[in-house]
This record gives sequence, C-alpha cells and structure tokens, in this order.
Amino acid sequence: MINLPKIYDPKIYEKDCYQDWLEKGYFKPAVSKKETYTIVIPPPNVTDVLHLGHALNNTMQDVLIRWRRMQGFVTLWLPGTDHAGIATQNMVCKELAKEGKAKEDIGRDKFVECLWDWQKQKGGKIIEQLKEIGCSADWDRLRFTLDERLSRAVREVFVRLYEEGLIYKSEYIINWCPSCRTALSDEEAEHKPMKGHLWYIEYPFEKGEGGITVATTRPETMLGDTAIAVNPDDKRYRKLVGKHVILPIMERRIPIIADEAVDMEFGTGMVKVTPAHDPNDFIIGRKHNLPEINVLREDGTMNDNAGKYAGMDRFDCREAIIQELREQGLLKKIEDHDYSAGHCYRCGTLIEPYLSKQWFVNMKPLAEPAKAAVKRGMVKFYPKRWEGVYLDWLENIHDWCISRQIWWGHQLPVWWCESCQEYVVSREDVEKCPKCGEPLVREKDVLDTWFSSWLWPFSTLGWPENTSDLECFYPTDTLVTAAEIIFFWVARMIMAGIHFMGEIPFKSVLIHGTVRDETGRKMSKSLGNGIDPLDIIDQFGRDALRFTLIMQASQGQDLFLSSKSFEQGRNFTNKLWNASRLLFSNLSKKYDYKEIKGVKPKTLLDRWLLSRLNQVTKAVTRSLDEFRLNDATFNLYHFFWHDFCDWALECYKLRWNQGDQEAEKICLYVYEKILRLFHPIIPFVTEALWGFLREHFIDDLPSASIINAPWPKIPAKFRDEIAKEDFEFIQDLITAVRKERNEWNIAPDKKSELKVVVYQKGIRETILDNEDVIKFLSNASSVGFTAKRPRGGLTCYISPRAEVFLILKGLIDIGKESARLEKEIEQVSSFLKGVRGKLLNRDFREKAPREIIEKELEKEKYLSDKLGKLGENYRLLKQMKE
RNA sequence: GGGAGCUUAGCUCAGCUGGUUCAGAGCACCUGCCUUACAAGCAGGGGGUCACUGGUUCGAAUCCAGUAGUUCCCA
Repeated sequence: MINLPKIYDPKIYEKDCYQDWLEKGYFKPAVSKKETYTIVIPPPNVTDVLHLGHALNNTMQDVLIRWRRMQGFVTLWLPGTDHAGIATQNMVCKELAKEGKAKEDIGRDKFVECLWDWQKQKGGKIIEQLKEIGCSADWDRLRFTLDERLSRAVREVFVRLYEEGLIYKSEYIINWCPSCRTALSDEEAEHKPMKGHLWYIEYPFEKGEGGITVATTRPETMLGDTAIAVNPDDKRYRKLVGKHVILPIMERRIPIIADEAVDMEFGTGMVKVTPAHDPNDFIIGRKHNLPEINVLREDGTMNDNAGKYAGMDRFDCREAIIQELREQGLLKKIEDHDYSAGHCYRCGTLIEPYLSKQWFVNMKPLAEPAKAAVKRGMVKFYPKRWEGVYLDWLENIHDWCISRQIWWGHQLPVWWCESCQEYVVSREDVEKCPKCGEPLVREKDVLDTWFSSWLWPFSTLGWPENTSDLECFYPTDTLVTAAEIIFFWVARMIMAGIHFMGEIPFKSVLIHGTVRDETGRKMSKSLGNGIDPLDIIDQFGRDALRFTLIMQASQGQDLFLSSKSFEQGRNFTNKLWNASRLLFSNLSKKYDYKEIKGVKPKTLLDRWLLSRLNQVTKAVTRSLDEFRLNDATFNLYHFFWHDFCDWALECYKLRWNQGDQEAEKICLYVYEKILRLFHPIIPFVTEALWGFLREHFIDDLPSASIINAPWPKIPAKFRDEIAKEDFEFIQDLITAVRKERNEWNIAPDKKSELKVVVYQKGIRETILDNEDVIKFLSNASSVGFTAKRPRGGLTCYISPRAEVFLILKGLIDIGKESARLEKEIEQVSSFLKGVRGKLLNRDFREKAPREIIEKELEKEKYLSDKLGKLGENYRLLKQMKE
C-alpha cells in the first residue's frame, strides 16, 4: 500500500507543499459576506533578515490565521515591509562609502535611486524567508510603506492633520543623532545607563571675590549657558537670585534665576542653564526669556558660538574645557556619577538634545480617544498588564517630532512661499504659490517612518480610497507583536485608526516575549549569539522550528532558546510520523469518510478515547480563543503522545490483529482529528499525512488540503466520565504491575500470572472485558481471580475496588514485601489523617462549599477502605511468614 | 526616581477561575528493554518545605502586603 521511511525527513515532504498551497491560492480570502478574520503583519524592515524573533512573531500569526481559516472565517493575513528610513539609508550609505563616496557627492535624486535599487535587489529578503517558515499570508496583497498608494495615504493624513491644526512647525529641543544627522522622536532615543562624572565648576561673581559652584555631567554645554538657576525655596541661595556671574571661558555675564524645576538635592543645588541643549533648561529658558545659544553643529562638532573651540568634536571639547578650567582653578571637584542618556536606536550614537526647527504632531487630541478605546475594552491586550503601560504612555504623551533630515522616505508635502512668507501644504505637488503665483520651495525633510506605519491597518487595505477590501476587512482582528513597539506603533495605530477611520484598527493585541539565548541575553547580531531560523530549518525542519517556538512561548514571557531546544519539535514530528506509519500499516482497506464520521464507540477503550478527544478539542479551542497558544499545543501534545500513542494505539494493536474494522475506524476518526488540530502549528507534516490519508485510506475527506479542513467539533455525546474512570483503573492496574515487575527485575520474556481480589461491583466484568489489554501491556500470562491474598503473591495494587497480585515462582521476599506494605500503610494513614482533620474542623464543615465537603467525605471513605484492605493484607502476609 | 515581570525538580519552563485528579512537562540523571511505529523510542524510577516573611481564608504554589534577588520599560 504505502511504505514510509522509518525516520521523518522534513526535507522531502516540506519541499513542494508550500508551492502547492500558493498555486492553489489557499492563502487568498474569497471575499464574501461571511465573517472575516484579519491580521496585518507587523511589517519587517526591508533591511531585515529573518531572525528567531520574526519566526516567533510570524508563526504565531500563522497559527491564528490557519486556525480561523479552518473555522470557516474569510481569512486575510496581509503581509508587507517597512521602508525603515534611517536604517535603510545608513545601509546604503555604507555601501557608498566602500566606493569612497558620500551621499552628498551624488546628490539627493541619485541617492534615492540607489536606495530603490538596493531595495529591489537586496531588500525585502525577509519576505521570501517568511514563506520558508510556512506563513500563509496573501502575498498578492503584499504592501510596502513607500508604495504609491500607501504614500498617498501618508500625504492625505499629513494634510488633514495640518488642516486640523494638529501639525505644526516649531523650534524645540529634539533628540539629535550626530551620526545619522537627523532629528529623532523621543521614542527613538534609547536610554542607556552611563558611567560618567559630575564636574563641579566655579562661576565667578561679576563683582567681588569668589563665585558659585555648579555640577554638570556635560561640561562642554557650558559654552551655551545663559543662566544659573536655583530653587526658590532653597534658603542657601535666596540672596543670590538676581545677581550675575561670569561664565568662564566665554566670559559671558549671566543671571542667577529662581525656578521650581531645580532639584535642591542635585550637586550643589545650583544648576547651569543651557536652553539650547537640555530639555529642562529649554523650558526654564523660555519661561525666563533667556537667550538660546546653540553651540553644536549637526555633525556633533562645536560651532562658532563655541568661540575658540569651534570645529572641535564634542567629546574632545569636553576634555579641553576640563583642562582649561583646571588651569584656571575653576574645576572644584570631580565625582563619579551614574546617569542615563539617550542613544540613537538605529546606530547607537549618543544623542544630543538640540534646539532645532522641526515638524510636530500635537498628540493630546489623538491620545484621548485611544485611551478610551482601551479603557472601554474595545481593544484588548493579551496579557492584560500591557494596557497599563499603554495607558501610562498616553497619559504622559508628548508631541511627536515627525520630520527627519534624511532622504529615504515620504518627503513632507510642504512648500514654502518666500514672498508670502507662508507654507503651502498640499495633497498634490505644487510649483507655484496659489496666492501670489511665485515659485515655491519644497521642504527637504522626510517623515518619520512610523508616520507611515501608524496607518498600516487601513493604508494597506486601500485607504483613502473606499475600497471593498477596506469595507470587508477593516477593522482587523488581531495584532501580534512584541512589547518594544507598543509606543512606536501599537498606540499610534490605535490613534490613527480612530481618527481617520472612525474605528479601532484591531480588537486584540497579542504581545509576545523576546527571544533570548540560554543565558538570557537578547539574541543579536552584534553579540553573535543569534540562532538563524534557516539553520534550524535545515537541521530539524520547518515544523520543528514552529512547534518548539509555540510550545515555549507562554503568554508574554521571554523565551530562552538554544538550538538544542528544537530537538523537541523534531522529535515530535517524528513521533507523529511514526504513529501514522503504525496506523497506516494496520489498515485493512480504504474507508469512505461517511463510515469514519459515523463511528460509534463500542469498547471501554473506544469510549475513553473519544471522550478524551472531545475534552481535548474543547480545551484546545478555548486556549486558542484566549491566545494561549502554548497551552493549546501542550494539551494536544499530551493527548497525542501519552494518550493516543502510549495507550490507545498499543491497545488497538490487539484488535487490529483480530481484523476488527471498527477499531480501525475509531483510530482513523481520532487520528484525522489530531492532524487537523495540529495543522495550524505544524502545517507541513500534517499536510503530507493528510495527503496519504486521502490517497490510500479515506475516500472523500472533507477537503483536498488539510488547510481548508474544518476545525474539529467533537459530538458532546462522546463525553463519558464513567469510561474515563474505568479506563484509568485499567491503566493504574497495568502501571502497578509494570512497576512491580521492574522493581523485582523480572525479565521481559518471563510472563507473570496475575491474581485479582475484587471488591467492587462491576470490576470483575471490567477486568474480563479488558483481559487481553491487561495481559498484553503488563506482560502477563493470565489474569485470574481469588478470594484473598494468594501464596507467593506480590502486592501490585490495592484499592477499595480491587487488589492485584503478581504470583512469583518460588517464595517472595516476605521481609521486603511487608516493608513495602508498611510504607504504603503509613502513607495512606497520614493522608487519611489529613482528610479527617479537615472534616473534623467545624469551620470547614460550616464554610466550605458542599461539593468540596462531599469530595472530602468520598476521599475519606476511599482512603479508610484502602487502609482496611492494606491492613488485612498485611496480617495475611504475617501469617504466611509464620 | 516611577512602573511592570520573574523567582516551582540539576537545567529550561507550564500551572486559567484558591480545595492532594497540581505539585507538572521537556531535557539531564538512574534501572531494564533494539517488545517488527518510533533508541529522535518504550517501560519504570529518583529528585522540589512552589525565593523569604507576614496577612486574608475553613483551606494558598495559586489572592494581598512587605523583604531579597533578577530582568525589562519609562523619566
């Protein structure tokens, strides 16, 4: 019939599978009136190559998408990439540098051409890699943030916000990266701990002796100082307010002012005020009308305002200034000082707070509805705690600096009219001023990349046009992402969705953890501790990669992985493969799906197995519903491996050998459900096995590809608590015998004789009905019944239901046996004592719910019964000894 | 400085709505098996006072507070 290799080789079966899905168009939603389920991908940067974080993120999305597709939703997973302004530009700059050129040498137009060339040739590689891991996204709808349509959305949004008065240009302290030479938003400045110093510098009074001392972490900024500030409540310095000091080196006369913002505890309680290079000083400066003196150039060297230090690099300048102050005797003290400072999230360069004219979005009006949406539960975070982080950020939101001094991105749709002294903001490119007809000059800056990303859930669906996609798929359902970009992206998408669409962009936000190495370090290229998903695929297969990732990803917790972790996934797929081989090799014919579907449980085993299937299917579905993907996987894993393989298949071997076709049908029924349940997690191997099933074993399976097979619903009538209890008794009995055989080192080829003392009604029948199974799995030659402990009987199992003895040829070691009984008696007694203690407690009997009390009463009865049996047994054993 | 997470077997981690069907899994370890589905496997076993201290409760790994260690986010 079919001959499968002993070891599953993913390379053989994964190869054509994906191509086939693509060709058949399974990933494309058939737009209809049915309920939809939509995910938009968090667009990876065009510069990205797949790492485990992407693999996790996208596998989770794929699991959800595949599951919903099987549930019958019209399912869209919309993929795409992000142009990643600064990152991509930096990358191309590096390539140019290899030829000894800077972007300025070739000019903006040529450089942008280079960028497009790069993006066409090398960019977006990650998209092909996502296909490797099985992502069932609709690639025909692939979007790129610089696509013409998405660019139109960006422009529309800019113009609208400008018209609403929410976009403005202003001079403000921004984060400046001297290496990328652009402004950054607050979110793009990563704070890192710094080991630095506090330099105490004396500023002499303008008149008389002495001076005041300030402490600073950045002495070079003193060149731009325009005041000294103290706290108005600081009694030490109250008298000094209004006086003037002379700024050393620059010899500038600056006032001493009072402002509540000054921390009395910091340094000497007197601080220098540099409005052009510190956000707090900037605020103080504006309040007190202080001059704003910028001392830095865009590249991080000092400018002409730095006097003799002009042209010097900022770090060299610091050293030089310290040296000069020291020589002048104005450097009073140096202390070690830990602080934190912003670094560029793209290049890691230390950021300078920098006074600059930039474009901003006023965020407060957008934030309010976004807060409300989460508070009212319209958007839910999983795990819930991230809602706090989200709300907190919105609560303290600052205006968003959106202009970037780079060339790769959406250029601002803003033109300046020199003669009207006015900006023209327009949806269409304009050349002449609509008012005066004079030629216009366009703003050079481009927009922050996130200014296009925040529109992603609707710009990708065609907005601002009113497309049928937009109609059909917006709002989307689930966003799967990492916590790092809640501010950058998630929050802003919610704002944009509500503001421009009038509706939230998605209903659920699933936040997953970060992938780390075994020692807990974040995987990164620079550390060299990354695991390449493609290596894992090569070694263990695509399903193995997915299985391990999903299994390890408990809600919101970080994942600690080594390449060895993926053995679990590989072992699992191999187990599924081999269980299939066993089943396939025992099937006597090709069944019609109708026969399989109409299966009826006959034996205890059937009833137990179907009941378990019913229960597990429900649990798995519920877990997926609650985004507990790992729970779902674990549940299924356990059911398949430990119930289906370890018990069911082993037991069915006996019936297959007897040519019992009912047994074959039951197995097929459960097996094909298992394949379906596993498909979202391990799509490749399940598809291959589904193919075999269709071809050789079941006619008219409900779907050609498992990808469209309906998600299982197991009839409630299969739920069978009695079967569960009875079968577990059989399992306990078998396990007990196995354990005893093991303990007494009985060779596998020596079969044992079992004797049972029956105490409970029906047990005899249960045992007789399952005699074959018991004999087979416990390696017994016979199962007989007896009235009391037999001679040479080794106790395997004692309960109020029955006692089971293993008859040993020759005498048993009575000493060892009685010691063992004593131990068990002791255990049961102490257990019983605990239960009785509880029952004797008046509070317990009065306050605990009835079911719990009943449970304890049952427990008490069971245990005391068992204890009685054990005691009786023990006495008989003693008699034998005598 | 503010906030959040984590602390359960040697290791990596599960444990949703408090009740010995929760004290679990995988790996590692020990014993015995190549039992013709699988040695990437099977059968059995050892190993944890669920960080610490209090509290709530009839009852806490599970809820609350504090302490310590650790990681992360924000300023």
